[in-house]
Amino acid sequence: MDEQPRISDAEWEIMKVIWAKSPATSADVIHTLRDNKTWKDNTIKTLLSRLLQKGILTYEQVNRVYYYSPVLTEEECKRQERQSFLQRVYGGALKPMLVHFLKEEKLSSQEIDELKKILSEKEK
Amino acid sequence: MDEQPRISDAEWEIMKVIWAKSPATSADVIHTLRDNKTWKDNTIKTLLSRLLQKGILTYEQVNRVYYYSPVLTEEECKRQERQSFLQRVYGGALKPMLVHFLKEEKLSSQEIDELKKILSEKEK
DNA sequence: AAACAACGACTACAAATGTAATCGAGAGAG
DNA sequence: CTCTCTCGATTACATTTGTAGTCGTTGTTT
Repeated sequence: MDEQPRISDAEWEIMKVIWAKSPATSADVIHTLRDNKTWKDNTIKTLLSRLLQKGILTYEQVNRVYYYSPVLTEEECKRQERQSFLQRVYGGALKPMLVHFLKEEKLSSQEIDELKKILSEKEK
Repeated sequence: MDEQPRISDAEWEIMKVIWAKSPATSADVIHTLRDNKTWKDNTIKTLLSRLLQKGILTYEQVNRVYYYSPVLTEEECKRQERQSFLQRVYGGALKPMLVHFLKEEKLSSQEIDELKKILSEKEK
């Protein structure tokens, strides 16, 4: 369980596509992002290479083309990102962070009920 | 309300001290951090300068010495950081992020009750 | 007065990041 | 068989970040 290098902002965009569609080719990623991003194709290819180098992606080659897959699950990477955010901004203090989020953001009644249910589960 | 430049990881450490003790001198920050950090004094001074350049800190000079103060409150900066984290990792989806945090982290019964209370407040 | 200590300014430099262009090798078109 | 297209590899380059050293000035100590 050695340290994964950090996934940068731009790299997260790529990873989201890969998690959704893996195994995916660079062309897949490029097409998927074409609408939301102004990146040049080469930029996306560079990001894919870096993710390979960092060991965050693997690939399987079929006739000249790489099919990229994530090494870790989206959940695992999100977990690491949550930890790092919690530590950096709140010094690891979970409750104050949650209070801020809960107080400041909008939630539907249904969402609120779901969250309350999760809290009740934990309490047991 | 123009964009503040991002506050880097190392800079957050400095900012936490400033928010706690502002106005603070570089010596104040250095002394405060001496126990937790292995940074050389000059490293801290560099970070303070960068925070000034970025407009995240201001200063008032009294006899050769700068007294640094934050431009924005800790709450405001944390808010921005929460938004950026939520956007980057969860594409802005609040509830899934909360569910992850709630399910995965430890909370005391008392904290759980407090959170439930906040949720009930919101529901009204 | 001379030496020194401390401050902010300036300089240094490697690694990471954002953003992309170019290059060599095959795959397909004609 | 030659031309073009595409793919990953390599190269490019400015900015940000982590981490610190040096320099000129001024306040302090001997």
